[in-house]
Amino acid sequence: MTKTGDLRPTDAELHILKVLWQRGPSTVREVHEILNSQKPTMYTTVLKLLQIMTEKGLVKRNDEQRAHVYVAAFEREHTQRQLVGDLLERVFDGSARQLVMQALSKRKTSADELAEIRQMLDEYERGTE
Amino acid sequence: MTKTGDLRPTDAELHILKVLWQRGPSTVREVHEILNSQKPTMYTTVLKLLQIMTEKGLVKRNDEQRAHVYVAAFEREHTQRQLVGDLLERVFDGSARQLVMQALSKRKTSADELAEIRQMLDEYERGTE
DNA sequence: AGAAACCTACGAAAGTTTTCGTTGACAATA
DNA sequence: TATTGTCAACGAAAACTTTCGTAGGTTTCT
Repeated sequence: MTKTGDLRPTDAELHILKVLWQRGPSTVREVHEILNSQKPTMYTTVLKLLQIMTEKGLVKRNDEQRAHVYVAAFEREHTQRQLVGDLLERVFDGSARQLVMQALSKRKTSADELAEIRQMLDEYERGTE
Repeated sequence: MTKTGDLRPTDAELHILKVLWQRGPSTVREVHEILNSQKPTMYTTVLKLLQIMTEKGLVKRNDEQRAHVYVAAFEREHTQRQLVGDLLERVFDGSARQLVMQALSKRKTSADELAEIRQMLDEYERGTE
């Protein structure tokens, strides 16, 4: 029942996850306050989404207190990996080279960021051989 | 009316685009044959999708012949850039570094591919300064 | 106790995406 | 001409996502 890995959060779900990753464990009210400040949203909309996400296994709920406390079920990096991996297969047929190329050409990437990426490649290569 | 750029193809639409990119101009029948061999799909499903995609401007239609001929409106690279750019903002808050990192950590990327990526970075840097 | 504030649960509406069945037109063939 | 095959068009159903209103229960404050 609880498939652990292959969950693709939808857009609205992703917004909620971002809040949870940033704030840590949060009540509906807390999530709603942030979301609502970004874009007018009803309290019950956030609640409903969190309930659905609980069913899907995207978040965990602690209902010991009256105001239930929600936590993201997977860490940010895991979900990012999930989503970029999905895009890699779906859109780039597994070619990481093409994905990186298009990611960089999309917008001006700063020299600093490029340097960081290089360094990352170094570390990655060192880690795999 | 015809917004040219910011179209996000859905999953099913992407499958069709892939066929068109690979085959070039194709009739519904031709697209359907390939799609159906990958995953059982009704002919009219493909037709309907292509009609919707025509409205959205994702494909162009030539109806001079009885069997209309469809072509992708944007080239593969354009759409790839579009989609990866979207993911970059939505999921990585614009951090190309993080995106690249997660893309590589997702799966074993071969030494060859890493070398290609390095070379690409070189070219990219040379191009921007 | 009564009123107000807060919380969950539930279901339905609205929006979007995907699939499918049917119809009518045209073409090829017997 | 009648039959069969191919095609586009259309609409509706099915599935999924997102939003919202309402109901019912608990806590807080006066």
